[in-house]
Amino acid sequence: MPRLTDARKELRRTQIADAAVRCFSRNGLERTSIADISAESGLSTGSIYSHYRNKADLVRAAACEVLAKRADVLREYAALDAPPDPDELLARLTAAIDPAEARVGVQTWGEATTDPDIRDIVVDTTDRMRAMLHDCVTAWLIKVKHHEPAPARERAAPIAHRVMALYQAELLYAALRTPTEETAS
Amino acid sequence: MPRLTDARKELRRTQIADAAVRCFSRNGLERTSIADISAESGLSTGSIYSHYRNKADLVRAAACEVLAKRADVLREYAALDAPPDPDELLARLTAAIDPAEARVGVQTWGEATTDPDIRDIVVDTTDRMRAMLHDCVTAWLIKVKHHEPAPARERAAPIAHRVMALYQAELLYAALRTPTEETAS
DNA sequence: CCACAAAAAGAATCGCGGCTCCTTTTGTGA
DNA sequence: TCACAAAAGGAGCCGCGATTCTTTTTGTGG
Repeated sequence: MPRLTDARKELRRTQIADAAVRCFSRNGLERTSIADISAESGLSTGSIYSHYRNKADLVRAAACEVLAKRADVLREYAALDAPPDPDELLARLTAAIDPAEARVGVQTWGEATTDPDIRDIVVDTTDRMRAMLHDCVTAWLIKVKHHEPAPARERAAPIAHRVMALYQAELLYAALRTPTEETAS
Repeated sequence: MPRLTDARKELRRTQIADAAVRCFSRNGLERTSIADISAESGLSTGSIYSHYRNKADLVRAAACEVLAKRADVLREYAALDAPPDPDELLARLTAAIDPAEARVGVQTWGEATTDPDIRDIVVDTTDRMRAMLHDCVTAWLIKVKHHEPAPARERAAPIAHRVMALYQAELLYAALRTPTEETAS
């Protein structure tokens, strides 16, 4: 078995990362052992270590995955020709929240307060999302409210900031609703 | 040394809890050992265990302390005869954020996603703070905007919800600013 | 279809950290 | 001031969990 083909290798990596996210969402970043992830993914501990250098590396990967998925939801709206107004935008983002991922997201925030690597990932993703929101709101101001492009961009900034903040608060609330309150979707 | 006088006993408890908060803010909930807290507080590990049943108990106490202090800041405004408008209220709350405590607060959120005890503490404190905000905003609507009491209470609810959400977002941002960016106050 | 290097398995290692225990040192009530 | 039970000290104990090592099992390039 020489070096796995890149596609296969990536498949294994996501298989492990996905299992990790499930474990984290259930028991938290620190309370899940490599053995847990091994069981959840169906791979041995040794195998996991041939795909990730160590646990921190795996946590980083899981954080990226969760945060990136979140950003993807937004990316769709950014390219929309009929931009939703800010309230509607927030409502849709909120509706798209997955409780399990929200939990891991919030755990990630906690980790970010002391781990520089995670911190950078969180801050970068947040900035990127805010920038996309900025684009959304700007487009809305121009197309629906008929503002001029230049002032629209400027006026959109504080609105985007607000929407981002409210969205993050909703993430927190979703994460704190107990697992048993989750309704099967 | 028979049972310490209650005052002394409480003193020791806060001495330990304060040390714990400092450690947590520096290294996170899970990465601080009892030995760390022992060093920071100047007490031995054995001594710590005669004041707290176990580490979880200590984490709970630290969480309570941080969250309670936060609520206290707000309590002052709630009793004010000249209630600030919501924007001003948010600005003052934001200004009162202590970065170290913000970090522990956010770590607490992460922990709350999987630990029912911590979760209850966080949810209860949040609810209590929101209720106080509700009172503040209601008072403002009545005294400054001259609304009638009954509708004022009703209209205040969503505003309070918003202020709370924006405040929590500010807490997150404060927690994520690196320690080195902290300016000595 | 072969050969082999890499990947999967999973047992074993090893250090860390929560917690306990026993000793020494007080603070407290009388 | 005394006597004592409780609190502080701090040296281990013990288990858990990250990581590593060895063996076995493939997938892949030729």
